[in-house]
Amino acid sequence: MNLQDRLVSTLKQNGYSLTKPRQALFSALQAGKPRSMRELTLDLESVMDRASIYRTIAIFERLGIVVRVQQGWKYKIELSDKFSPHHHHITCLRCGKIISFDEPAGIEKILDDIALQYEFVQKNHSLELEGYCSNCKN
Amino acid sequence: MNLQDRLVSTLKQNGYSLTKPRQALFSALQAGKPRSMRELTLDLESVMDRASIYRTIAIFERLGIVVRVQQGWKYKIELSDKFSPHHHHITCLRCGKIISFDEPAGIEKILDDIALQYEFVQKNHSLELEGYCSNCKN
DNA sequence: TATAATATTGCAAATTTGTCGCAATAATTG
DNA sequence: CAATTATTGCGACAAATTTGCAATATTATA
Repeated sequence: MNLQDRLVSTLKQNGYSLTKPRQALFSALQAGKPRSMRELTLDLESVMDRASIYRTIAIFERLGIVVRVQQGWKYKIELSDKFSPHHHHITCLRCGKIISFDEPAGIEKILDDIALQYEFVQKNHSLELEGYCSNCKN
Repeated sequence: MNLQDRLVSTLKQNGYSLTKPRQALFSALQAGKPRSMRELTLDLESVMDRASIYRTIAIFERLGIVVRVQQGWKYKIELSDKFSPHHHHITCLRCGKIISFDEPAGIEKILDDIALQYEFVQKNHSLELEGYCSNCKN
């Protein structure tokens, strides 16, 4: 099942329909990079209202379609693991460059153990690194 | 050196002094749990101005005294590793309960490898789990 | 496919969150 | 203690986010 279909079915299952604005927002996120609210509103202001962007993101987040990732002061929005390959970020504190990397080997077992220890049913996790990239490390 | 002294010396070294408001904010964070801006302003509004809370947090953050952690929708403020034991969180998606846990064994090596791979000088990292706690998992 | 019922959106207004300038107060220096 | 510098409160401002409601689009039903 492709992304589009998965989107539709996720919405449908929860009583929502895929409208043009929702489609537009989803598309805007498909580029893959985390986007700030400001970027999203600028990109989409000709297509949909600011308020609708917020409302749609709230829905998408509740349905697990998108997630917020905190990066320093601001947060950004990106597609969740269900709609893009699971990954994490390493962010440069100086220039802001963001690199995505795959789930490191060995992490899963560690997290499973933690969830078990605290009797949690683990749903998702985030791992964010910060530091200075090769250009900025001096 | 106790926390108090470490706070004073961190401030001093950077040309700041420990004032009553700064003390109050620091104390408010000592409870250990991450606090939202809203919680902090409510707690401290009789003691210090809203603007000063923001200014003080900006300073504390710049000096590495506090960090922001993203938890679901909002971010929260808590003391950094330098002023409280390094730890991570597992948060219940339903009731909001937050449990802190220590750095899991094996993580450090994994992160070092990643930083090395992308030629980053690693400064800090965050690991957040979400799921359903024992009370809410049903 | 037309109609009724429901969901979604845009728009404007309200609220909340975060920032700024500046005069008053507190802390530090000599 | 006086002078200098740092910090705060206050009010105004700006940006971000939320809300109510009427207009529009979508879905369900006949």
